[in-house]
Amino acid sequence: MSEAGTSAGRPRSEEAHQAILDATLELLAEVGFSALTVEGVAQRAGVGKATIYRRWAAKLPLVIEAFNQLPGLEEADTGNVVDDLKQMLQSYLQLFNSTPLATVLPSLAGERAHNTDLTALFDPVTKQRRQPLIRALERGVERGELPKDLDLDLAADLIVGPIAVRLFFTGRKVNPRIVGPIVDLALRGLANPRP
Amino acid sequence: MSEAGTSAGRPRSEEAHQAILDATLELLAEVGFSALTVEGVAQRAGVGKATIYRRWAAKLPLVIEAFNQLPGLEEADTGNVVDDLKQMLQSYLQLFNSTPLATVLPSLAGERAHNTDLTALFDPVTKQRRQPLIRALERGVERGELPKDLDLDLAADLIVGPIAVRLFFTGRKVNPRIVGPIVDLALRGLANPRP
DNA sequence: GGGATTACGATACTATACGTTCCGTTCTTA
DNA sequence: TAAGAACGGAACGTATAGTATCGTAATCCC
Repeated sequence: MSEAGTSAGRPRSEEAHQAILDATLELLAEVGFSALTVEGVAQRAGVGKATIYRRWAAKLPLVIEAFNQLPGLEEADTGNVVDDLKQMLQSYLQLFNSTPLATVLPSLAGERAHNTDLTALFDPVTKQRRQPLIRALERGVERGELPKDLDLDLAADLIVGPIAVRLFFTGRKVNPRIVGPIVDLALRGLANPRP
Repeated sequence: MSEAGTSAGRPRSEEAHQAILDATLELLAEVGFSALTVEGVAQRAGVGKATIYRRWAAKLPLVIEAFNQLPGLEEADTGNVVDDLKQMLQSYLQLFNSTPLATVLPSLAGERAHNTDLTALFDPVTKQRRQPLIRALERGVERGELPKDLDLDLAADLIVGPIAVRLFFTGRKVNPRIVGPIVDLALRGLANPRP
């Protein structure tokens, strides 16, 4: 295991490294996690299989690193909960429509159900991705836009859920147009402590 | 292709047929769609591979028939939208907690993203499963509990989404306790035309 | 009841595809 | 220029899907 700096000899190609990660993401989107093969990645990346095994011991750590290359949710802080949420969910959907995320995520989520190794990877990642949303809701509570006893996780699920369901069950692209109504509907329920 | 009735000779064993379907569901829950092998099903069911291939040409139609054996959502009609929805979602969760559905569904949904054959199967099934929910909402509209211009699909997603997200990403059994708050929150938003 | 017919479980077989390792070559450093 | 490490490609062993075949068991029809 020679890290850079110690060594004489030919250094590892950063170009190959990136090509492998890119190919992994592409194939992950095309065929899914379980049908992803190291051989396929090598061919797509134009490298030998040994070049992959020299860097990653197995498929899972490779997929982990590739998945973490996908951009995260950009936090919005406009001073208004509704605008924050709408803006963040718009970015969210643009992300899904412009990256392999829309196909990669369902595949990983589906695999998560029976692959405990993948579960260990995946759960922290999904929790991480919710954080900007949670923080926006917290700011709303602080500003008095939302009740103090709001269940933040439930609120986040109420907002993310409808979009996730459409992504998972009804094809690929989700129209960003639906973000407005979803946030309005959800917030109308969340903001009023009792009817 | 001899259907029953035409033939002399030993009839196909209905016991083996059912054992194959049961084994398919079990393995589907344990290892997922893509890792499901006909050989594995044969071993689990205690039948020869030929017995399976004699009935199903490939893995997909077998999975289809097995999946369709899982029970559907029981419709509730109490005369009140909120109660209808709460009752139906309770059944929904009990179904998930007592059948392999909680692991089978994410696996199929994940596979759906890159398997067009499975997509063709899966989309009508999911649409079908929403129908009782949609009808309950329609009754609510008719009774004046919900606005006439309600987007039924959006409303259904708003209610199912939060539960689905928890099932897909947290894996553990979902506490039926959350149904009440979810329906209350969602309906509070849906029922009031404008804040 | 007996013969014909079909399904049964089990096993052998072929082709394919995968993970992993090995090899001759290329690149970089000292 | 020599040494060392990574490179792409190819070779090797393993596993699995799918098919064919075996002897046996069950059912129908005469």
